[in-house]
Amino acid sequence: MPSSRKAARPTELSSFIVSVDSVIFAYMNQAVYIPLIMRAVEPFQDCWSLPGGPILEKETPESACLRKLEEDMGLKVEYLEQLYTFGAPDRDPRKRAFSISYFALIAESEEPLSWGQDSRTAQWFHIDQLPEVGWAFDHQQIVQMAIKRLRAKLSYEPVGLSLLAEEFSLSELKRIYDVILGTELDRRNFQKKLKSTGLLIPTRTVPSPRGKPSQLYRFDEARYQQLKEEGLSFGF
Amino acid sequence: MPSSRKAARPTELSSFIVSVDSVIFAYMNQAVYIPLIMRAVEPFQDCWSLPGGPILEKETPESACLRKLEEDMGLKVEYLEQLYTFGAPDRDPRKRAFSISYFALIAESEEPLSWGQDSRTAQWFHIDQLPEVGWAFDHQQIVQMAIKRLRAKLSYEPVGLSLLAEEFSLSELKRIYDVILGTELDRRNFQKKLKSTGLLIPTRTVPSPRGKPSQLYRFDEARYQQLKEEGLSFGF
DNA sequence: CCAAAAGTGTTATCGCTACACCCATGG
DNA sequence: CCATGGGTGTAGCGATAACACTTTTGG
Repeated sequence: MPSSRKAARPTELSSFIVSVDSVIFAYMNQAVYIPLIMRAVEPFQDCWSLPGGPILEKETPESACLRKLEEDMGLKVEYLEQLYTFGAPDRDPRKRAFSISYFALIAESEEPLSWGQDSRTAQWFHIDQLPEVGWAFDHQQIVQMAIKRLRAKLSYEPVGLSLLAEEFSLSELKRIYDVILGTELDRRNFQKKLKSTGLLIPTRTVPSPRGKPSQLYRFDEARYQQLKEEGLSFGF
Repeated sequence: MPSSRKAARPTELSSFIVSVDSVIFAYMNQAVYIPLIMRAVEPFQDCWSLPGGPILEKETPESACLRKLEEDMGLKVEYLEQLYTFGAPDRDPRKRAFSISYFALIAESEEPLSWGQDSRTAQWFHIDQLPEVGWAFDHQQIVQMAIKRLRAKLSYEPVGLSLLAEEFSLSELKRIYDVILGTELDRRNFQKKLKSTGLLIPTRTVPSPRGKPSQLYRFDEARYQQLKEEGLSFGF
């Protein structure tokens, strides 16, 4: 057995800061927005940053994420998944720091999204009109990755639904797709395809602004999970 | 401007251990294997664990990963991507520790894969015959996630190629798919589909064990990257 | 009664699947 | 000469894309 090359200092390991940062997508006024916060302190004072913060001693990264969003912004998250972990040695000028970044979707709701903060320090940005300069840390990169993930995910998982209220019309859903993918999908083919999945449950009809009333649907989440287990795929 | 709720202790943040762990896939003897290491010390002494270790002060997670694989196992990695970051509060009984896990593929080669270690402490496992008990930390979960990722990725990205040598025959490539997906793809359709991508460059022919000689190909990596930028998709 | 939005139907085309067949080589 | 592995061609089917048409409401 070879002599151990590094039996020395078995417990003396470097410790680093670990935080979570979230890219939160919300659908408002027929467009998709994400919130950014202007930092009040150095480093990167007056630069745009993602909502987030350090992980506490006894919580998982997910719960840290949910806690932060609840505490700071009063947001109820509809969908959350880990995006990527950033850990370049120089990403934080003070000390080595890792950021576990998250991808979050919140459902459309009646009341406008509040902040609990000064509007000068926090702002919703249209995803096609993000700041080009003045970002804190590597947060611009994180946001770009999240947008890419959103676009990719839309094609094979029903994440668009998480951006809408529980009841939604197929026109609204199509609008989500068009806005995010930059496409102009065919209205009829879209309806047929979605209906053929058998995962939409009709609920009620509501009058539309002008014209024929809309059929609203609810997503059959339970059945979707069940079919997913069986390895079936969908063309969402 | 509201009074700051937590201006106190701005620098006093919890620090944690951050490591990398790699799930390495290799194709040998018509099957896919991953290496596991039996831990020699507590905690989880004599349990199977993934190759990995702490990140050093001045390196990125990627380079930590590559360094570890080079140092400990002398492996040259063909493909590397971040898999997931695990950080449950109790995953390491000693101290809060995060693991940034990586998904790695190494190319088939002539010489058998060496270890530089005792064979009792390290072993290649067939991915369908992994240990069911005796895992260290949450490494079983990490491996399961990696296998799932490998299966998924095979369908939409040419990762299978990274498991083969630079020159390969389409039969070999099909075998990779069959072994990983558990399928028995149609030989002829497979060939047509792959050729239709226009990303395979014929190089030379070699005699096959019995029968007609095989055509070998090289993957046009440059062109693939180029087409990917343009947003084209492939049915790999 | 007309414009606008919602819903349904029909046809052409593309890609995938499931086949049958031919070629080259070693024993 | 025949078994084995490698390479190519073709018909059927299903999903998608590109279309036109009807229905229901508000002004």
